[in-house]
Amino acid sequence: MKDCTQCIVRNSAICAGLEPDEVEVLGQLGRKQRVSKGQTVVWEGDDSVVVANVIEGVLKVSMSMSDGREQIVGIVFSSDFIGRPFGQQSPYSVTALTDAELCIFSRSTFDSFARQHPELEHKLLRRTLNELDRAHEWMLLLGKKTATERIATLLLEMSVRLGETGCTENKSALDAFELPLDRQQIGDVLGLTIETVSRQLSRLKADGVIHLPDRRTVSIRNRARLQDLSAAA
Amino acid sequence: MKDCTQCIVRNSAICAGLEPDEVEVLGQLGRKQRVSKGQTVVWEGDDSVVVANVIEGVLKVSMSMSDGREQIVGIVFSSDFIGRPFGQQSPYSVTALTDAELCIFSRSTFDSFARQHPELEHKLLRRTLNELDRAHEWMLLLGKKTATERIATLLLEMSVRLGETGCTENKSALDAFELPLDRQQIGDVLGLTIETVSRQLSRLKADGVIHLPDRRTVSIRNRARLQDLSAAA
DNA sequence: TAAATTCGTTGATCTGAATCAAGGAAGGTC
DNA sequence: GACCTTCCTTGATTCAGATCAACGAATTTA
Repeated sequence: MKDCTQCIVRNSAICAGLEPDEVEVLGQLGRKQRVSKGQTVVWEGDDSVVVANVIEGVLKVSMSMSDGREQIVGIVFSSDFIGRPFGQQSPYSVTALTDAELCIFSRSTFDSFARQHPELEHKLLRRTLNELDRAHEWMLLLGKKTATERIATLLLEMSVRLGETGCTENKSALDAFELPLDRQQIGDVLGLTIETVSRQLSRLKADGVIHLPDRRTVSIRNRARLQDLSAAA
Repeated sequence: MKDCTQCIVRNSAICAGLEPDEVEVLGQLGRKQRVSKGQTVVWEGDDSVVVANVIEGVLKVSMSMSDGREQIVGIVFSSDFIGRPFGQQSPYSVTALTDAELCIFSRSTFDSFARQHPELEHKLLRRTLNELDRAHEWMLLLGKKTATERIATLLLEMSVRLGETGCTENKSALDAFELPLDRQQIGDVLGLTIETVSRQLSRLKADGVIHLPDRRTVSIRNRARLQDLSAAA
């Protein structure tokens, strides 16, 4: 790695909180890598050989069945961590949804560095606990919510998470944003088909809750209504 | 706590791996508590005041919506850890499915002890990563599997996890076991209704895949067939 | 042992989302 | 600009599982 002190995710990725000399060492272990949209970084079932920080871009974490059915189990953004530390195999695939830039580490190298740096493990623990909370929320969505509630929940979640991304100031929910997912992928996140996703979006648009200037961009017109429709706790 | 060295989960709970003197200190911070079937230990949305090790028994971790829809997001067994460390609120409820015995800690006390004991945080991290893997598996189930596949998957999972519980020797999948869940709870784990659960179980029984001597006990007659039906990767 | 209550099964019907089917719009290529 | 290809939308139909309804079996109470 050239210079971690210039890294744009320096203050929000797991390396934040390490001492300067520790960052220096960790930086030596990693390397920056660009991946392009559609490229798969980690394959489900393969030996877990790498972990990484997302510097920029959006990636999906997915699991699939032998007959091709696929479930997206996570979406990762700038400054998120990807890969399965302390495990022999990766239980999921990680694929770039946009062009992205990663800071990659060999898994075993990262594991031993982490074991020697409790502060890093602590950061990783907090992050993992948060991810688990999100996974639980999503289980509630997948197990119990209607199609409308699912779509509304996703739009609100994307508006928040895309808002958190980027510069450290100005972290608030966005009213207009570009979806990093196509319709099929939205379906794969929500446990719905592409047709149902399309119909639900069309209805929200017809009802004036959202605006869809083009395929990928969403503009929230009535956030309160969307919140009601999402059946949020 | 009286004496951690006699604890039956001593070697499998997160306290395993701590030095004897550390266990001693941690033991002073916790207290044993019996809870009876049906009792809720942690309430969703409440301040996260306690965490605990499960000494004995089975508990459910669940999230619910304002209109009462409930999703069980986890089932915890002997030697598992419950509660949300490093968080102000508990995102879920924890309720005993059987009479149980817990080793309870104040969350803030546990948090600070953990921060001073990297080995403990490491154990907790590994555990959380495993739970996250399981949550992801379950998202695939909830998002993409059919009712038959869900039931088959649950039965196999219970046969494995109940087999892991208890004495350290003899950890293998059980062919016969007592379900700690009633039909409604099975539905709440699988995102199905009680009627669908009942019909699916009846069909598996009629097909000779399982035997149901009484409401709560399941005996697997044809594990290979059940595995096929579960559509396991 | 009867009465009450809880829990589970089974049948009939309904419905939300899946599937099947056809176009249409946007973007890319020559 | 015409041609592809990919992605999205909309309509018609089907179907898996939900809902509604009734009953049966087990457990608890008196």
